[in-house]
Amino acid sequence: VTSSTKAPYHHGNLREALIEAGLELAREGGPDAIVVREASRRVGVSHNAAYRHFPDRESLLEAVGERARGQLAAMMQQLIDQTDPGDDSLQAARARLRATGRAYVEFAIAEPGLFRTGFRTAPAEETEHLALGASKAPGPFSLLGGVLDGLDRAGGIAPGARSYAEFAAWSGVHGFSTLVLDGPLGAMPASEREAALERLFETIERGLAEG
Amino acid sequence: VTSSTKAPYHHGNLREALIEAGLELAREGGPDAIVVREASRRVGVSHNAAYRHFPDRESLLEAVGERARGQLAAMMQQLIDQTDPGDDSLQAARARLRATGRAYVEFAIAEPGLFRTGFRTAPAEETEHLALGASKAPGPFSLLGGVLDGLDRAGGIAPGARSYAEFAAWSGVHGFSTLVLDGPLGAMPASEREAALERLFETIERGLAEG
DNA sequence: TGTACATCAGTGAACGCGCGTTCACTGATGTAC
DNA sequence: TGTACATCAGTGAACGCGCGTTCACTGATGTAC
Repeated sequence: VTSSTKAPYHHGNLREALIEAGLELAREGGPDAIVVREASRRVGVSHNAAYRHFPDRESLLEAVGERARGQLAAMMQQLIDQTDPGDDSLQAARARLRATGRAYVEFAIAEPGLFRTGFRTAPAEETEHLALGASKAPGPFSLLGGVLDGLDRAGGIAPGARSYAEFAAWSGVHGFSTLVLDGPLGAMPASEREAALERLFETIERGLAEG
Repeated sequence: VTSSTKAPYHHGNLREALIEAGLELAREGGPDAIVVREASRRVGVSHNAAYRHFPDRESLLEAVGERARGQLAAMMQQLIDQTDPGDDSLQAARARLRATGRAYVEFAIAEPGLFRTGFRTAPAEETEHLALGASKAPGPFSLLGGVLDGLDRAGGIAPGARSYAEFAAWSGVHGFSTLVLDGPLGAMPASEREAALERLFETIERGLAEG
């Protein structure tokens, strides 16, 4: 089957294509926009072919959500990698924490639909839900944990304050992100928003350091 | 018209009753559950009578959202009032900040549907959107601002660090709340969650204080 | 190398759902005289 | 105090929508012999 022939009866990789279409839909309109019929339409397949690959809509949604979390993790990893990974100074460790947070916020702003979709699925699951990204690569939560471990080794965390530090840091950037998407930070000019984010980073950094 | 007679043709205060029903629906299923037909059904009125009072569904949703924000603000005010309002020590100011944050998180956990509804409406409006509660009483954002002003006066905020402090603090509690509702904090045992929240408060307090 | 046949991956039509919204209408109310 | 009439607040039926899901079916594929 070459690409010049007409569409063959069998798609070849319909499951993957549906997830891809689902990602596109999520990007455009968030989790609610992930709709079996429209995804099938975009792939060019009848609207019930999807049921050969997903038992129901929810399963498709979950598959898309996992990819979305993977993309968020990838963005975090990318910004982390832009810092010098060999440098284990306190300054470098803090830069990595900021990079982690900035990637998180930037992803939420750049891809609100995907961001929401990543959080929409499996509400009461274990932490793994967000610990893992696509294909079992480390997810957003794991990445943050690693960065905080590094900060701890570099002396950036007060004695005994390492526990639950991820939730304090995560709450900050997650809240900031959603306040941009749904709240008053969305109407704020970019420069002010940047100042507010800077202030948030300072607060977290100092808050973790002081005992 | 006494209460023993059958329902009169005119409802009397249908607008208010629809908002009330909408609040109930939101409580049960979040903003998406606010549905004109079901609200009318609950009030005992034909499903299009609502259009005498709201131009469309979105308007009803906004009215309900405003009430939800008002309830959140009321809960915050209530916990703030439980601290000694005359005491202007640093310790008291910090207690008030914690009360504010705790009320926010508790409301989100106790009434997730209302909490979401309060944030669903009017995404790109001015800050007023959340600055105001129902009937123009001070909203969640205003309350937080007042508490932070008090903290500043009591010396709990580092010089020059007052600006954007509300966004740092708010991001923390808002993120914590939504991570409980949609994320990994939801699956955490209450005692651990409490420890995580405590850790968050410490982080914010110290982060604001240190210059 | 050929062929019967199980199995897999699609198709097209249809069902049922609840919704938002509009239409033409009717019962109740209040006000001018 | 009575009455005509405008106005307001409801009613009941209907339209159109897009969806998730199921049904009986068909075309393509691979494997045992």
